Amino acid sequence: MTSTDDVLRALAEPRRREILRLLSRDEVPVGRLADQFDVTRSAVSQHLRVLEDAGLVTHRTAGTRNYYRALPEGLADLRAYLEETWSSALDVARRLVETDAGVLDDEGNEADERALA
Amino acid sequence: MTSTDDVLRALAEPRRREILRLLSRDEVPVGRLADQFDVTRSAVSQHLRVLEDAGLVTHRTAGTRNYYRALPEGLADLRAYLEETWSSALDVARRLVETDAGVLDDEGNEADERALA
DNA sequence: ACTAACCGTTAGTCAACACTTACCGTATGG
DNA sequence: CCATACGGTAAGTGTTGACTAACGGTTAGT
Repeated sequence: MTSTDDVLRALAEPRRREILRLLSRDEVPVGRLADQFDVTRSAVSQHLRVLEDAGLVTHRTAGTRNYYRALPEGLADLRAYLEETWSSALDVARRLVETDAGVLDDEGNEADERALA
Repeated sequence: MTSTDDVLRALAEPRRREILRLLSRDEVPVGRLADQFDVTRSAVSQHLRVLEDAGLVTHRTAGTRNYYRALPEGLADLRAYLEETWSSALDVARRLVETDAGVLDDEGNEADERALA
């Protein structure tokens, strides 16, 4: 659970990011949350479901109200993924800068042809 | 450009993450990239377009081949966004732990009712 | 020139998704 | 109790998005 895939799909939706932003500052019941947007409570509820399934949000029931709040640990895996991708890409960038240092825009370079064999 | 929205939408697709992972290790032409998956070169090309529009990837043309590579700076804004959300959510978590310390699962708490007014 | 390899683009298809409307269960308050 | 507020669920709709197939454009090799 809390798979990187679910987290990214959840965050890809702008409205869900906005919801998460609000829940990152306060603990908020659904109705109050829905008032902030021009969509139905139903839509907000569905967004909350996606966020909760992704492990980004949790809720506590108090009477008829459901108080939602952000779950910071839910972002841990994604942060790790980004760090890994970031550093790998940086390695490639540095390596290419080195090899291209004296090549410029000249083509027909033999290094790449070798890499393709 | 390189808006957080474009980056997240680009990364939300599993295939694109896989492509990005390959491009994070090496500089790869499109055809070689397409061989790694069971989809058409056209699909891969479209994925690359999305990744490039998001600023996650760049390419250089050498003959008939287009060599793509990851662009690490493209992840900077997203990392910043995550750090911000993470820390905000942590603040809320700490605050709630404090106030709930002596409350446990008791309901009808007056603090929340005040916050709703 | 001719051919073949490489790649992007287009139109069309099918599934996923964000949303609304209607409904149902539960809990508080008169 | 009965009415009301709160919130999740189900069904239906319009749009987005990932994919294939077909095409066109450019470069390399003979």
